[in-house]
This record gives sequence, structure tokens and C-alpha cells, in this order.
Amino acid sequence: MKECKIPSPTIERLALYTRPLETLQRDGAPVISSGKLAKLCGVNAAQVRKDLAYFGEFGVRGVGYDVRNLLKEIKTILATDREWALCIVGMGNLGHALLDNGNFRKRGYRFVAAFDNDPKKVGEKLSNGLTIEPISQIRERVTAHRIEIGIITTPPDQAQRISDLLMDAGVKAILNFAPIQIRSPECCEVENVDFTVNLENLAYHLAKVL
Amino acid sequence: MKECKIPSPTIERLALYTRPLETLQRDGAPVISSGKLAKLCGVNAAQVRKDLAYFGEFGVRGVGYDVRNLLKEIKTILATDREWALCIVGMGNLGHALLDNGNFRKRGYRFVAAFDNDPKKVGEKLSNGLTIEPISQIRERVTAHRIEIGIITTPPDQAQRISDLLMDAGVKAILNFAPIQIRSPECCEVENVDFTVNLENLAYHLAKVL
DNA sequence: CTTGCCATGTGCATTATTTCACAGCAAGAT
DNA sequence: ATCTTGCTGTGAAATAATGCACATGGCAAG
Repeated sequence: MKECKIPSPTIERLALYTRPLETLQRDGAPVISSGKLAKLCGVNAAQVRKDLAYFGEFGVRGVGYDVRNLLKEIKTILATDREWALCIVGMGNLGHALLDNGNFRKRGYRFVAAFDNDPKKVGEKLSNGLTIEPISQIRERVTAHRIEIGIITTPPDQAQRISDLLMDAGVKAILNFAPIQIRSPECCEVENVDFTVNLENLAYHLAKVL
Repeated sequence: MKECKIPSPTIERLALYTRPLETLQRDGAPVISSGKLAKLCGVNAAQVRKDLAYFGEFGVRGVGYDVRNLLKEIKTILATDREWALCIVGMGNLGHALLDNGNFRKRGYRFVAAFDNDPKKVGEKLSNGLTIEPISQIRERVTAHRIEIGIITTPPDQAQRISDLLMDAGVKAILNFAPIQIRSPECCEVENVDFTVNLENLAYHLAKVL
């Protein structure tokens, strides 16, 4: 790909756009305008057009965007038109919740391995057919299944070690739910998710108006 | 508060800074420099100083920031030096995981009610002593407990309705985990969390380098 | 008291992102 | 065939956020 200068907010919004688009497609709406889509997503209409324009001309002037086609194009851009093999480390409540979450499968993300430190958990059968394996199996499994993305739901003090293990085993991206900043070599993408940050954002704004 | 022109990324980073600060405090480190803190959080040192400077002068030139004091100041800014009453709607896997998550309590967020649509779930005892109540109880409970923040972990098609219910009952902020953009009056703060957006971000970057 | 050191606080340049505003094009109406 | 309407694609302006670079001031040692 030639241009690496696509704003990262744009990528996030593209993912956002797919949500209402899926609904529209299901409801049989043939086309949608940037204005309508913008409203559904809570953003500016010009923003929608510009985001899409980075990748091509998908619309028809005076008409709008073909829902079905636009959805397909965005999926191609985001590379969600294929399957991704995931593994998850740390089978606490959150780990279980993510494994069972239908949204992942629906978007082509497939869990192919689950790991935990705790000997009491190892061997436990999961609802999707997987069995919890020990951390020591990470390297083998990642290689065998060509796992590309790892999800970390361990306690924070283990997260960095697990992350290193995963990346060393060949995982190329990590979605980290532990409240700690993961360090990684440049060759690896890391996304940190921390709900309490969002809560604190809310708290800050609430306290301001009181 | 007079100034509303504090960049919202700043607020997010302040929350981020508290993570390593808590560790430092626990380990007994007396002071930390903006440079060190920046490294721990993966941001620029000037950024740290500027973020803090919006709210006052917390550091000592030539020395750094007193860990204990800085943590206290940030908590005051973010209004996490008090307790916040939360309720959660939608007791699926994710709902349970959040309720059991220790990070919330540790930061002063206290769940005081849990709701679900499903008659089979209503009445179920939860690990923290709460009992799942029906949606119809929302209004009463929110009022009685002065609940200020609501968390939504329902399927997406119910999220807007529940959100309206909550806000109508007096909730002032919502943390929404359903993959849909919640519409709200201006008086209400809404934060949307959608893990699959993060995954798609990773997928995009991965696909690019291949 | 003076000197050297070091990290903060901040004005300013730079870079990134959003929004505006309008030309260009398609489709339906007259 | 021409006009009108409406929505895209996009250059240019506006706004926001980041990072640099340095003056400032506290502390400790001599």
C-alpha cells in the first residue's frame, strides 16, 4: 500500500460506519447519503466523505452510496473480509465473556486457543469447544495455528510477560485489556483497552457540571 | 468551572498516568520526573507536563513530581476522590465480568443495582450481594440510590431504549458497550466502548504490512 | 554565598484533523 | 433539451493537538 498517511481516527470511524450499514443492509435500504450515515454515527457529513475518499470513489453524485457495496468496500479496507485467528490469555470473567461474545465471530475473528496460568483452570472445557491450555503451550499453539492476534485478559502484573511470550511466538498484534501500557517492538501493533479510563472521563465531565 | 477548553485527550491521559503512579506509590518511590512517567505511559515528556499544567503547578523544578501528591491531585481533577454509584443493565457474560472486575471498586465506582430483561435471570443472586432486578425497577432504583452513571451491556437493539429509560430516570452519564451509537440529549454524557473497533484497527494495520 | 545541575513550566513552531464551501455530476421534472 | 435538485469529492481555511527548546527556579555541594 502506498500511502501510510491515513489518519488513524479515520480507520476507527470506518469501523464505526459498518455498524449502521449492516443494519441498513439487513433492512434492505439500497442507498444512503453521507449526511444520513453521519447522523447515525454522530459525526460530520464531510468527515464521512473524506474518510471514504482516502480509499476511492464509492459514491454516486446526487444519489449517495450503495449500501451493499459500501459495506463490502469498507470490509475490504479493514481486512475483515477474511478470517483472523485469535488466541486469548487469562481466562477470568472477562476472558470468558469475550470468548462467548458473538460480535467477534460475526466479524470474522475466530478464537483458536485459550490459555491460563492457573492449574485449576487448565483442562477446563469451554462453550465453544476449546480447552484451556497452560501458558507453556503458547509457543506451540501460536505456530501451529498461525495465530496472528493475541488478546490479553490477565492481571496487569503478568500482562507484559505474556505479551512478550506471544510476540516471541510470532503473534503480530495484541489487544490488551490489562490496565498497563504494553511495550512492544515496532513490528507489533498493540491496542490497549481500559474501561476505567472511559469511566473517569465520564466522572470528570459529570463533576464539572455539578 | 470556567474553562471548558481542556483537550479531551488530556483527560484520557490523566487517567492513564494514574496507573503507573499507583504502582510507584505502592513501591514507595517518592518522586518521579515527567520524562520517566512519560516513558511508562508511552507518551512525550512535554505532553505530561503540559497536561498537568492545565490544572496547576504540581511539580518542583529540578526535582520532579511528588508521587503521592500528584496522584492525589489527579484524582481530584478526575473526581475519582469520591464514590460514584453505578448500575448495570444486561447481565450477560460481559455484565457479570464487569461487576466482578476489581478495578471498578478500586477506583471508587460502586455497583448498587443490576438489571436484566430476562425473567429467568431476575432474582439471581450476584457475587457482590446484589440481586438482578427487572427493567421495570430502573426508575425506582435510580432515584432511590441516586445513581449517576449507567452501564449498558445489552444486545444492540435494546441499547437505545434502555439508555432512554436510564436518562429519563435521572442517570447523567452512560457507558455503553453495545455496538451502536447512543443518541442522547446534551445534558447527558455518553461513552461508547466497542472492542471490535480496536480489533479492526489491528487487522487493518496487520493487513497493510503483509 | 555562589555555582552547577536538573527538571519544570511555557511560548512558539509544527503537524494533524476537522469543517467549510463549492464545483461537478446524475437523475428526474418541466 | 433544459432546468432543478441533491449529493459527492475535494481544495482550502480553521481548529486542535503535539513536540521543541529554552528561560526559570529549586536544591545541594563547596
